[in-house]
Amino acid sequence: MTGSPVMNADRGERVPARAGTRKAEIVALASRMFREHGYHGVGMRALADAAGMQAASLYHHFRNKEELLLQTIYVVDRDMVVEQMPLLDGPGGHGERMARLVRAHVTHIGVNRDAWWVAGRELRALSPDRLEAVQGYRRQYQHRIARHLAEGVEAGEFDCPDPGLASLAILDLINGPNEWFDPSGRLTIDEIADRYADMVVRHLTPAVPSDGNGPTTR
Amino acid sequence: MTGSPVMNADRGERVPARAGTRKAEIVALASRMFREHGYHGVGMRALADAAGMQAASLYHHFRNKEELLLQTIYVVDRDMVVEQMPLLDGPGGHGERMARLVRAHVTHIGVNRDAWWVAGRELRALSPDRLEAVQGYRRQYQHRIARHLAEGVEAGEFDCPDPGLASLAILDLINGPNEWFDPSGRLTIDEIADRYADMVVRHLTPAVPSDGNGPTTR
DNA sequence: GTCTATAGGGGGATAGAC
DNA sequence: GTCTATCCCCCTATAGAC
Repeated sequence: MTGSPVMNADRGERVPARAGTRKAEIVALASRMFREHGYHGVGMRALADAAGMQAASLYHHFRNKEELLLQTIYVVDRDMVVEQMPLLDGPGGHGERMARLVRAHVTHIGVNRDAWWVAGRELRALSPDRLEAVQGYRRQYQHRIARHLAEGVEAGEFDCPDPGLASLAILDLINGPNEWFDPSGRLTIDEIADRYADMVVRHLTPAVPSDGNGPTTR
Repeated sequence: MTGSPVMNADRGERVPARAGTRKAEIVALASRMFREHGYHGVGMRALADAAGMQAASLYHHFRNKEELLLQTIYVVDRDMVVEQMPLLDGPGGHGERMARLVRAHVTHIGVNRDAWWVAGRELRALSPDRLEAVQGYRRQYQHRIARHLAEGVEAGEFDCPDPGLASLAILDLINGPNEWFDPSGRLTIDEIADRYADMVVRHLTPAVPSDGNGPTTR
């Protein structure tokens, strides 16, 4: 890990562009085009055209093309760690907190579709140290979930034989809508979020939660 | 749907290269390089270099670059429909058959890692009609799973309130190892396959399978 | 902050010899 | 079935005027 995500502010690389600025507009545009054609499928000229400027002008706002990619991916990974992850520290039982995280995670996919799509497919185009930083965020998120599962088992609220694998399985599940969610489909993203949260909690809850002896400590 | 996958044999586009041929070698090589650098990140010259030939020589074997991508993706989608899907028609209960499909699916990811990675990320580079054909296979696979779930509910073996959504959730789950499976990791692909199969069946099995009245018909 | 102009290289694909 | 040679286009990025 190379440090806080807010470092290197003067280099303009790890700090997200503030909403409403020209820079943020261009990042949103790039996200959409990267989503549609792939990072390598979008040239700086095409990007500049869509932004109504010349390719050279983009280099006033961004050091190079990769920084546009990083800004896109950052939208996803920053929120994952600074907004979703802390939900596991909130009030309520382990199931309740898990459900809150799942709902927030799935909803985030629905309202940041371009960025998620890109973050899921174009990591490979990042330079090695940037790639490592992003993967660090993801590991952090996954390990936090695994810890939550283990603690839920300890508290007698979860039945989960392998929290490490289960954390991967849960991430597989809740990242899924990134692949197929369609705003014009049968279910809204909120409905999907609710049902996935129920699925996860249901799966983690012991088959016979109350056998007359209350939660066991096994 | 445009027809049987074995059509267009004379155009050499939908039929997989037979194993052991020079063509198959090149496809495997392309899969690996597409995985490492992305479809747009690999040039015909780089590909030819790796194959020990000149770029122009590739055009003797393949009509164009996209055909190499199609051949790669075909490895995944053909097997999904012609090998995994029929497992749901085999002998045994609905849970047993579902477990068989999950194991085969996850195992397939483990032994065709390059092709899976590419099939998961580079669909967008296909021309519209090829894209539609591939997506048709996937819909077919998903719908077959949804039908299996509905039939399992009818048979009283599954508890599954929304087979359509559940089929997506199951696919999200069993496609997951494509993102993170590491042959040098803690678990082999067979172990992951077994545990994911257990997870799916456990999730589909009613919480109280035997309440003294046998399976209900609700 | 945006422009014109351009450097320097790589892209996919084809023609035609052998 | 593989080669050399080549076409024409697009790529990222920079220099320097305004």
